[in-house]
Amino acid sequence: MDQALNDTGWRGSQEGWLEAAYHSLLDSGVDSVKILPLAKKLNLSRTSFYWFFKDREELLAGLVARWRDKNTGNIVKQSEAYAESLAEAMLNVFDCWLNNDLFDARFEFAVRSWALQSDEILAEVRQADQLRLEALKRMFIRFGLPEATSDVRARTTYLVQIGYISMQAREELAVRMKRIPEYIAIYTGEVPQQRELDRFFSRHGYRPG
Amino acid sequence: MDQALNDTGWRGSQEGWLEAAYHSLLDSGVDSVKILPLAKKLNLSRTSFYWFFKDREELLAGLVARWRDKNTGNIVKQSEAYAESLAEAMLNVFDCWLNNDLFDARFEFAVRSWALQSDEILAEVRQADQLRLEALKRMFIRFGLPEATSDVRARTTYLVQIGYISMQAREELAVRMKRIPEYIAIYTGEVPQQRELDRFFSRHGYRPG
DNA sequence: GCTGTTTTCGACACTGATGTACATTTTTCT
DNA sequence: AGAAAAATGTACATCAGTGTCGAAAACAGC
Repeated sequence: MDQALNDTGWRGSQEGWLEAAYHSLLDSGVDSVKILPLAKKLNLSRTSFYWFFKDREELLAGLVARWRDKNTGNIVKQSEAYAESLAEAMLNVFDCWLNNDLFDARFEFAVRSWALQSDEILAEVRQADQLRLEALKRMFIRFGLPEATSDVRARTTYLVQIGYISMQAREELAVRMKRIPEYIAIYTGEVPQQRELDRFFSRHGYRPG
Repeated sequence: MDQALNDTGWRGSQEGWLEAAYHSLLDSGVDSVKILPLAKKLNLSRTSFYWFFKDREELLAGLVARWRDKNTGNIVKQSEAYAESLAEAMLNVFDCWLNNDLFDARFEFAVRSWALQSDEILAEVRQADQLRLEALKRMFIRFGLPEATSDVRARTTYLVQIGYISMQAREELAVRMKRIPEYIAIYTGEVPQQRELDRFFSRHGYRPG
């Protein structure tokens, strides 16, 4: 995992340090994102870090930017995607929970934990929550649900997922897939069509059986 | 906030240090639970800490024990409480989410974040989750719901709450109370009786209007 | 192959944390 | 009051991290 992150002949790069910081954040939290340990992992001198970043602060800011760019936006996008029924629309949102390219759950949790010790990060997280919840609420309203109901259902949908992330459960795809129809039924009040489910399963490479 | 935590004439005590550690954990995470800062807050010499605890490890172990004793158990208890309907049973569980004596949400979040950097804590958290989920599932089954449905509904109920905690939202009691009937409807599939709601509101000191 | 720019590294100074040894003070017990 | 216990404080050794400086190495273009 050493090089391969830089096109120049150099060993280090801004991206390299950021990538290492990202992994450290994900498996041990912000406080583990320290320059000395990262240097060891990268087999670089600690001080060469300061060529790419002003200081540790700047590295952390880079991580937040990365999170904002990746996670915030796809939920909104998926909740606005075309769908013929509310159940299908919900399945579009569920794509996020199953596709790491759309939503990085571990990153999400790490950032939320970080918010515990930084008001700046807390503000970021709150803003993200608000945007996402509003998008989901609009989805329910689009399918004719009353405002109060839409609000609570948007919350349920979103909070279950945040809760799931927070549980840090690592479950088999099959186990999770089996629960999908039940979830859809609870959140939307309608049972998904078999063909809608099949489409969903297939795009996540799952074959029920 | 100095003394008042010890009946002896001593200034420090095991409880005092633990209490300070608890507050530090809650507002800034485990990594902020350090002996020197705690000593400053308590206006004590750093080293006198070592009279009460072997080392930092032991202090942290004390925190985990406190969490386990407080949070795990009340959910189980509330989910087993007497109720005439599923909706009423769910309201009993909701007591936890509104009464800090039954469930300490901030403590919960702090411990979950801690789990990110410690496998030991992660194991504790997972065990707690399992116990709580099983208890909730039994509640649904007790009221005649099928197994698969009970499982998913237990998860929904629990995960929404964990998600809510993880959002670190600070909302007015009134705002939260207004959503209660909707939540009950989603989770249980039945609308709560007015008298059930009134009983619930009143025991949480809320007067709708 | 020389030159200048980009990148890396070793040495230094500093800070905040941990834990130990030992002396000292305060309380309790008899 | 005197001895033992409980609690505190001062001084020391150590470690892991941060950030700066200046020397050296690696590379690019001519």
